[in-house]
Amino acid sequence: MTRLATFNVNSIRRRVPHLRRFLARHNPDLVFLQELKCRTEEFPALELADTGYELRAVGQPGGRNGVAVLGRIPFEVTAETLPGDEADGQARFVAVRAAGMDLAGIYLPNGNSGGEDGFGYKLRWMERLADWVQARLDAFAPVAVLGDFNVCPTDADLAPGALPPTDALVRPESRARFRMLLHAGMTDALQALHPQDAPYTYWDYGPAFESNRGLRIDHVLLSPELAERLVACGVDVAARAEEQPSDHAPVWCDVR
DNA sequence: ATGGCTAGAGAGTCTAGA
Repeated sequence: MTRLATFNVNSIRRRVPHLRRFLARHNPDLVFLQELKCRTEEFPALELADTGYELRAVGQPGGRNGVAVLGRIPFEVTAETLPGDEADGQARFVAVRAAGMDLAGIYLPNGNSGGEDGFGYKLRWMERLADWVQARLDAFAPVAVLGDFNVCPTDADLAPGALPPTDALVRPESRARFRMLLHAGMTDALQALHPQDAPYTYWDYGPAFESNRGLRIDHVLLSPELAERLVACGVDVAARAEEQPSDHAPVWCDVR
């Protein structure tokens, strides 16, 4: 059994205790982090050294974006950029090979800033992600994509009225590109195991959590072989109820 | 439909998040 997880920490330097508690509660074999909001060399590796996890951080100057992977099983980093993103300097992608799987941790562009250019960047990023996935599906590789997709796949994936229909997280163009991944053969693990009761993974700061006005935007997508091996998937909603939490909750899944 | 939070940068309020 392998447990995979994803957690948008909204600043790793503010969330070390939360991450440590998540690791202790759920003991994932591999966890991808998003929104480090620090440079690579600022990642608080020493504060996590005693957890026994190996880590690779991909940070970015300016306190934006940033992704990382932590593993208590061996992993090999195969990419730190999504093909096509090499020049833009945004730390949004890390890929590893572990336990015979090709795994990507992603922080997909939000798409609400920068006008139509910003939204176009999001859509093109999603198309490049689909290319990355398709290449591995064509090779029949077991592949999983975990992370903050910044997309509510359907209207069931957000509290009614939580976002206007013009928001980049719910716009039809964003949803169409998410469906491209599903049509290629990927399975939304949480939706597959919890078709009627998939929890949200994000709640805005303020009163949103107590009233459960949330969004489901953090996802685990599995290739067909991995989907057949999927046995459990969940959201660690308790993490969102802690003191000074991230606005996201971790998502985890188990594959045989 | 946000910014009523939160975080970062950096020194006054911006930008960005979703």
